[in-house]
Amino acid sequence: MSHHSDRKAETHDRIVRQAAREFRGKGLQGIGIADLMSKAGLTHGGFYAHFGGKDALIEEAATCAAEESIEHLVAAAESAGRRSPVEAMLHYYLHPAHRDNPAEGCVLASLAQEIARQPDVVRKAFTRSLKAHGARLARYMPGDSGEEKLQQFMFLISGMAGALAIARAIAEPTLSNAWLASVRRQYARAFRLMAKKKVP
Amino acid sequence: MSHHSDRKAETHDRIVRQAAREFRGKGLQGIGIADLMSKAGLTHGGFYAHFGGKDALIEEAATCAAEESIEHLVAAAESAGRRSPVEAMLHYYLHPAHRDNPAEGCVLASLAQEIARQPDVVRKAFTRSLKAHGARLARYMPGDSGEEKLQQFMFLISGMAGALAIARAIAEPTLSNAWLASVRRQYARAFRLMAKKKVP
DNA sequence: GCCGTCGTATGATGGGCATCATATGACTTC
DNA sequence: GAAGTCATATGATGCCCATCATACGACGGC
Repeated sequence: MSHHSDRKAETHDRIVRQAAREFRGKGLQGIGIADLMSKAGLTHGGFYAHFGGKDALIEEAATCAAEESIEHLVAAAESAGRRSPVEAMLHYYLHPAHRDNPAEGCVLASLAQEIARQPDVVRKAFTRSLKAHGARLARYMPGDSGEEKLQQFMFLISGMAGALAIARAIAEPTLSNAWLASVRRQYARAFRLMAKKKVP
Repeated sequence: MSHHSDRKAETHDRIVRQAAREFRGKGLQGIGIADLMSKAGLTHGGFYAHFGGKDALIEEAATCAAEESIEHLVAAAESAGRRSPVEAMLHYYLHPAHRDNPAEGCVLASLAQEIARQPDVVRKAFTRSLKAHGARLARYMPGDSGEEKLQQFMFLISGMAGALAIARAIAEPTLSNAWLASVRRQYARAFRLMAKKKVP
């Protein structure tokens, strides 16, 4: 019994992890159950032994993808060196390498718009992740109060996610790179000003 | 002959306009040719007399949607009153009314992520629109040089689009509203600081 | 070492979608 | 007012996908 459960749980996890990759790379509607299962080394039939349907998988995959996304940002902030944590996050996030690898990148930049059109279960799961991880990342913001830090986090993540999504849609590499660099530069400037001139 | 052409052109336009709405509301993959045509008061068969395929429609619809999006922003900036144009844009864009009406809202906030996964024709058309309209909106930014204004525009539109997409994905109305309000507040503050302290 | 249980595979079903060939019907032209 | 042309409609085809019923096969308990 114990071996059986372990095996199932491992497979379940492998499917979710793979789905978190594929969905970010190709969109929620861009990949089907059969392809997903085969990418996980299985066939399509066993899927419904693990999940009630595609929605249920999306729910789990979104949560998993959100966790991965946050880990990258935390890692960047923690290894900031002499840069500020915010600048380190900007450097990681608004980088061509991140733009060119959506499958392993931030879920907000690749799936937020599609998640907005999903059933409530999915959006609820997304909301939970966002709240949990937001609190964790707000700690690196320069604001005085917790409330201000949280607002600054929303401000920062919104712009980074938006800029990355737009940079991915732009067909000219030069302009796409310039977009990333410009937004990064303006955010760095804004946060420098905010840190200096504390709330009036 | 002339009447025929007029009729066809009008119908073509009606389809594109309707598509621009539906795509923003339901996603590029969220609505099919048949539904689209029936929403335009036609049946599915005649579609291929107007467009080479769905991609061709997406290309035209994206351009059309981008134009509509820009008009709203320009209108907001022009009727700013005693607010700054940037604050007026923030007020229009990061508003629950805009969040709750994606079909008539900004294309960046509803389709950028899906456009990023489209064939090159679509992304090229998107890029053209973005360049043209960006130049037009940059005029309202507070920067000293044209280059700085353009950077500030990228900074602003990225964050507004990202915030709106995230707010739409959040399942809790309270948090969603707070997200919009927070980002708006932080942008307003950032632009105030930027306008005061000109480039160092 | 046999049996039952549980995880996975095979195969089938039904629906939705893009696409296209052909029919219809109106408007223009002579 | 007849004939032809052009826009749209009807209907069909084939593909892909989510879902599910059933079959297989391995591993643990006895």
